[in-house]
Amino acid sequence: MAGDKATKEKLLESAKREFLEKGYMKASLRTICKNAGVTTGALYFFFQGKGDLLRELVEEPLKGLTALIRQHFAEEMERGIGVVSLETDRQDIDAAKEVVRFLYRHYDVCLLLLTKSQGSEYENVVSRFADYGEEHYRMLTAEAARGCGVPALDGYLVHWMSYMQINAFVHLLIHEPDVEKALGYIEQVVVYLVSGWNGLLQTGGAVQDPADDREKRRKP
Amino acid sequence: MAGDKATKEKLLESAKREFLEKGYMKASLRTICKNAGVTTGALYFFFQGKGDLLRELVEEPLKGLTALIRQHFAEEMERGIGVVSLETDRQDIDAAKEVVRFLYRHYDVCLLLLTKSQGSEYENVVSRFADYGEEHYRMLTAEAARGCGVPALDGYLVHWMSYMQINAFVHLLIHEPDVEKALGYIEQVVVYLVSGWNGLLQTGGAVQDPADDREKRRKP
Amino acid sequence: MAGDKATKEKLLESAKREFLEKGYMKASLRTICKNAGVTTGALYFFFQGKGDLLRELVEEPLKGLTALIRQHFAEEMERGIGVVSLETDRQDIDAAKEVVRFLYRHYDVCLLLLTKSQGSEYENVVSRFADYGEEHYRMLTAEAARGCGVPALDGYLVHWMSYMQINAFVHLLIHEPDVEKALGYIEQVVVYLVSGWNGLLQTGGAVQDPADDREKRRKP
Amino acid sequence: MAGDKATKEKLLESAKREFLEKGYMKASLRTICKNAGVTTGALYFFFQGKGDLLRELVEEPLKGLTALIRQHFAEEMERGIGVVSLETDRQDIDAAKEVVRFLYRHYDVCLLLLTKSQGSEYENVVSRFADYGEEHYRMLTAEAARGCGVPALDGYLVHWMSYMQINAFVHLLIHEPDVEKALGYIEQVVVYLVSGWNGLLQTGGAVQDPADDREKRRKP
DNA sequence: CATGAATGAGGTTTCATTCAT
DNA sequence: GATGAATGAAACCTCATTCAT
Repeated sequence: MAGDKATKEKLLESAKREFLEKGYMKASLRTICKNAGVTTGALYFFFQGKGDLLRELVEEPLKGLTALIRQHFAEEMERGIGVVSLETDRQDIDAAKEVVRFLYRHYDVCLLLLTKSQGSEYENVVSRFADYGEEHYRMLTAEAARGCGVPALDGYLVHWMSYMQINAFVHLLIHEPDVEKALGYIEQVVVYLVSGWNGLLQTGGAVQDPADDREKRRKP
Repeated sequence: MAGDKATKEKLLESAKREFLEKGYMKASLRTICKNAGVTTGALYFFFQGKGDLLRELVEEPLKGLTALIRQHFAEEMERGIGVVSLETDRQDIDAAKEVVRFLYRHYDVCLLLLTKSQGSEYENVVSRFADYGEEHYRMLTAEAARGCGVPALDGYLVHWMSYMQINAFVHLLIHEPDVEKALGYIEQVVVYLVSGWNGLLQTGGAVQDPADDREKRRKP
Repeated sequence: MAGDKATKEKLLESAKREFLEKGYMKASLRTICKNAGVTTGALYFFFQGKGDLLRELVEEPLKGLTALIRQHFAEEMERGIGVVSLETDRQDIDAAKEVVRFLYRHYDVCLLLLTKSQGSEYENVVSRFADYGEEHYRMLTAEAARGCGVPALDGYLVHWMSYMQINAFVHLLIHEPDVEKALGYIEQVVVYLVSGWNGLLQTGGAVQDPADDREKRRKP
Repeated sequence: MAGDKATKEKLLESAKREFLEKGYMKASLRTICKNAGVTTGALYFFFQGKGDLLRELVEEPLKGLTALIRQHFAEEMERGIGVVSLETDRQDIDAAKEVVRFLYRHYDVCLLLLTKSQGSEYENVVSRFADYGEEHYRMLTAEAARGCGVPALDGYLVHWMSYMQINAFVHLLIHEPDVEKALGYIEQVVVYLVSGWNGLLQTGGAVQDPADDREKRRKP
């Protein structure tokens, strides 16, 4: 009657707005229904409850994103480590851009998932992503350590770097609404992250001793 | 009688526990009062409400932390940029360590402030810190750009880097309860961040063109 | 297609299960429909509502049971009172057994009707049955009083005894799922009830005075 | 403010009325509060919820009643079985009367507990009482069987008799609001129950064979 | 200082029922 | 015959807050 073919869609839309605006916890089902022009009962016809509402909004993009992320980590493993050319830099950047494009294709939902899901079953999504990275990077550093004689990085640092990477995407999503700009920034972010990683590996994670590095550098 | 002069202190203690356990939003004043062995009325004698309770818990350390952070940013400004020696690296690390020590000296409260304050007036504290950094670094890069001919970094990147730095502390606080270990890690974190920064500045934030950088590098 | 002519039957079956499991009040039409593999609308095509659903399930057996009970009470009236032989005992027992057989022939529905109908129009069925008994027994005791000089029993006691009789069947149905065993028990139950009745009549409902009853008896 | 010293009492009173009128399940907390002239929050200040409200109403009388019942069963055990005189009859009757007095001293609450508690944690109270009886009577019949050569009664019958006894009280409470009358009736009820019990024991629970019992008896 | 009572608005959820298709 | 969407009222409950004492 009211709005033709929509209701469920209207509810999802309204929920998305409310979740984004107030965050999962403070979001009110009453308000969601009111803004959708529908009664509470209707919501419960289509969804099991608040959690389910978020789930339907987020589950599919989440699956896509997870797959994308794991796949790229896996590819990195295959490319292996060791001597790295500009070629590989490009590959890293392209991988990152693919993730960015995915995030912006599902802009609202990803923002919601990554920044407004506190209190829901998804509140640890970012950490979970970081954990995926940790798995891979742990293997990578171990191998690097064996192959090149550099000491393996501490587990904490590996976890932190993974977390930084994921957070880079989250930060982008929050602060830069424009995809094209985001794609531009991500290139430099990757440069930063790669430089940081290399910096760490060169020193074996230890602060450099004067003899190693006498040349001048700029600093932050 | 049993606690004598305690009441307010007991409330603060109980509130800290509850906030840390459930987060600001899900924390219940009832529970806080019950665990403090006191009634709701008492709470409202000492505090204006939920927000005020958090405020009294957090305000002082927050001021200290803010001062510390701004001061260090300011010092960096004074040291200026340009040619950087190992000496300056050490200064950066020491500054970071001072922050770490402060954070762990007020472990609970800082954890609360930085990770459990969603829904309160402090929910954007981390962003605010990042903004302080942004201010400073923006000036820094501008100067660097003028002095050295490198193009100035985009504002977004500057903000992101500030954010990464703050987040490094937050991550540490969450995942490493032991100060000594934390102090060890922060050194390497600084190395990483400095390397990243340098990497970015060298390329002017643009992805390197093949001729510039032919030598082999390790990569993540 | 899968069930063809079934739908209504499936609904009745599903409703029976749900009512038995949760009781009339707590039973959910949603659940009933879901378990019947049918939508709410379908239910309302065949039935007027929750009450009607129970009615269709229960009405016919209820009529049968009512008829059976009234008939037996009537027969007792015809047999009259007064001197009673073993023969009459047998008749009582056979009557009771017939009721038991009926109850177990419609086991589920009778259980439902007699023990799970709270909140429906049938919640007083047991009382109503007891009332039938009361009618008859009132006449019976009145006659006995006139004929034998014993004082008539108080109306309350008559009602209570009727109620006990009905309840004996209900108790059986609840606690003994096997007809054969039930038929065995009912014999003894009748013995008990007849003994009780005789005991009451002998004393005129008054507690016996010592002279009347000096012999030793076992007691509960 | 509204009504001086009462609120909790008013809530309990209002709840009692509502529970008695509609039964536990259909009773509405809203209505209870409205009739008490109080808001929902007030109810939850004094009680944990619907269940707790009933509990506070019922728990104490329940304890008293349980104690009374168990004590009387225990006394019966001590008096033992075997030859029983009128004396013991009187004891039985007095015990029953004590129970009746207790029930009527807490008339409303007992009625509520015994007949309107479906859906609450007390819905099986009557069965639980019957179980107490069963325990005792099982021992009693076993002893009687050993001592007097009569076959022990089937467990089912014992349970049923216990249940009948309890139900006798419940029936009284429902149908006879006047204590004095109730006390009068209970005497006859005991006579009935004792007669029934004796009748059963004499025949060993089997239907009598003609030779055993030729004398005339009245019958129901 | 502190209590304990009370408010009132809001939360999520469930239900029997209706009706256009 | 049957579907699936939608209603609307009511359910229980929790919360931060207030205030007379």
